[in-house]
Amino acid sequence: MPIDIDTLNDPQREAVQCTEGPLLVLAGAGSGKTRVLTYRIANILEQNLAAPWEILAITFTNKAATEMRERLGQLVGTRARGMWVSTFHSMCVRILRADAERLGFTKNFTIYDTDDLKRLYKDIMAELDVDPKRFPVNALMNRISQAKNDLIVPGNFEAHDPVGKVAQQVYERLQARLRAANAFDFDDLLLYAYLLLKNREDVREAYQDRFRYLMVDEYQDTNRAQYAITQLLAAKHRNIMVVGDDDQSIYSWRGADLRNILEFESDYPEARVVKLEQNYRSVGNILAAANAVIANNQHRKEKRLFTAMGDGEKIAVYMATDERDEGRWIAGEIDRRRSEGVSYNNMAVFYRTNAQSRMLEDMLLRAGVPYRIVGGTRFFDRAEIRDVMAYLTLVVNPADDIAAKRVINVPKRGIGKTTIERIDQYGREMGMPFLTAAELAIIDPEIRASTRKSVGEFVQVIKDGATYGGDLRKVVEMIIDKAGLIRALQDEGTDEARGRVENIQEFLGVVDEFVQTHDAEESDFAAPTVGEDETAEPVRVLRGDSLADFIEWVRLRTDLDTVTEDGQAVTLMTVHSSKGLEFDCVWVAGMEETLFPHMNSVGDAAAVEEERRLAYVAITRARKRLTLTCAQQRQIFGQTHANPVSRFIGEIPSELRQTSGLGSAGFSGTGWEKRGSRRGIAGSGTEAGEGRVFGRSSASGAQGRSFAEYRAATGSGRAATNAPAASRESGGSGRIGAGVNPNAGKKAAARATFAAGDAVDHKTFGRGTVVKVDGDTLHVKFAKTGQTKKLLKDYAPIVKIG
DNA sequence: TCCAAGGCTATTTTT
DNA sequence: TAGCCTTGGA
Repeated sequence: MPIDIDTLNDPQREAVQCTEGPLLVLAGAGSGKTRVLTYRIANILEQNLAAPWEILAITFTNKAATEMRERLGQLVGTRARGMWVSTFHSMCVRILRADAERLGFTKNFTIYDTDDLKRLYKDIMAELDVDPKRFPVNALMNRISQAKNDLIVPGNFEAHDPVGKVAQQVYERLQARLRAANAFDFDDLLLYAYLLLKNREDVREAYQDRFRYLMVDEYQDTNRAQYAITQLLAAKHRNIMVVGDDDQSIYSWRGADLRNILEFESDYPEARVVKLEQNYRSVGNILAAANAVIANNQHRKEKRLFTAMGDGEKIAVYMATDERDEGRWIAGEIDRRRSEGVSYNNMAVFYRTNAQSRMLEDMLLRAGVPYRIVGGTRFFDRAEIRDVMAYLTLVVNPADDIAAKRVINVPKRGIGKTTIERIDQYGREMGMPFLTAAELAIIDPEIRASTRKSVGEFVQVIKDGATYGGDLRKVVEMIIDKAGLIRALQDEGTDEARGRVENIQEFLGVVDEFVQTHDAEESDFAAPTVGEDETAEPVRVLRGDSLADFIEWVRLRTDLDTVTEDGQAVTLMTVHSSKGLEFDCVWVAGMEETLFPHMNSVGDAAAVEEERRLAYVAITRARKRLTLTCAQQRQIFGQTHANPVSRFIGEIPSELRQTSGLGSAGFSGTGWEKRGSRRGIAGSGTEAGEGRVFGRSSASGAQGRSFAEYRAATGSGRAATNAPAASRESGGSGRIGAGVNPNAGKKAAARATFAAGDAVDHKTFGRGTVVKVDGDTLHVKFAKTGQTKKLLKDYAPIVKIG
């Protein structure tokens, strides 16, 4: 089917037809960028400019890759076969699998996810006698991850601060341990792929020759390593097209460097630049709100989205009394939209932090609204699934010590800490994998005979596993059976254990899914790839009959990829996960200072800009109706906080907003939720929520009074509808919630002015010293932890002492 | 070796 | 709040 270029607008067409040379496409939200990408590839194929396997398209998520593959399939049919459409990470795995030996790894290497990695870190820290109190694992992990993303190898890692110095040691040891375990962490995949391409000329040239056309989606999210890899791959043909939107860059904390996109034109002076500014997704008001908010950022490429659609409804702002009210109200609104004919699948609730999902979930459950949650604890992160994965991984890669130590006593075999430590130490001394050391421990007279027997059984499970062949599902079932995982759970007989068994069974379903979506013979269709000569081996594709491939597939999967369309349900997810998606109706909960923008970002201009981009992403997900909610009071980690309305609400022109809640007409607060049944089951949409009353009763009692105070505090008679604007008037950091803070007494103390050097006492963190005052933000160094924290002067539970 | 209880502490985002 | 780790007892 020939592609119909006439259905594109001018800039879209320009991008599709510009096939030669570097091309930067600045694609605003909802401007049809995936369409442009797929059409462009189709166009290249149609004009016979390249064979499918000479095209490389890189995305960030598997979901995006799958989607692109599907859309390409629709456009060009089987010609999409053999094309590399993958994420950075899976592309790197492919590259590494082909030449792992040259880096001192074997083809069967495993990929450590964050959890595995953390275990390894803790191991190493214990070994090096690093105090986890003074040097938190997370801090070290972040530091080293950053170094990897910046392509800094241990030998080049320099640091002079205390954490950095420790990180230096840990980094060195970490890489040695990973190598010994024949494992890469996520960052290593990029780092080593880069090193391979950089240092091995033949490898580099092979890929450079091969990929005539290179396309990178979400270019604003590339980090240094990804950038460097792209540069290397594109160096020869220079047919590189990058698509991105600097306004949607939300991953700087993961090393994404906005400069990559901002400086594309200086990297490639001959680059063509195309801006896609027509939005096909959202109605006018939503777009206007998005434009208004993002305009507050200093560091961005100027662009302005426009739409041919009508204005649509105003942005709704609901001010809840607390997070319970917020969730309940959203549930009611969802109900209302549903009765107006919007399907649950077209509705989504976003939040800044995962912790917020609990209350929302609870309220939806009670209201009988079916929902699905994206993120949070992934299916694959469940303990029992990780156990199964560890067994499977060990079968493929017996050198994986973390996996071995994880399951040597799962299910319980009576192998305790002492034995494990002994084996571990022996293995370390002899420079052999843990599993090998375990095998030798069978004859160690210092270990109890019964324990030795157990160790022997464990080793045998792995050894046997390696001999199984044939149907992948059978193989997996056999290994689980030999390991005795299900049996042990069944013996427990508890509900929880039954749930775990079900999860393992579901996992078998995942195996089936993999087998079905990955043809065992697919490689026959694949195109030639790099190699020493022209008669190269076929492209390595995941084979449905390979355990190793299955493991790799699982490791690089995220929850996002598991979002299924079956069944009707409202989607709950973090704003981060929402990128790339769109819904008719969107609710963004928790629009308060310290939550969104997040506390840790306030006081750092660049970080606030990123939060604002995050807000921009959230806003632009909505097609027809956008609702922002905030709570006057909220429990965060067991403590009640009263935070001002988010500055981002204030940045939306008031004429685009329609505020309700907190005493304005339509506010409801019956407390029904306390009586509601909790029996409703996610996805069932039945039961629960009898006697709900939404939008009926008037505000009363404490809530009503709160609002009066609220008005008084803002000093505005128009507070009900215009209140958020006040946050702007009061200098951005907003002070709206101030008057209603239940800790008013404490507030008075907090109102004191602070100067550097002041001693303070914090409710949670204890004594500390103000090191810096930055507007409303205090930088306080706490004696107990030695850490410096950023606190909002007027809201943090601190008092000046001394 | 295992388990339960209690204390402690850190609270963002995730390919 | 919850998840982690330590501790103590069986």
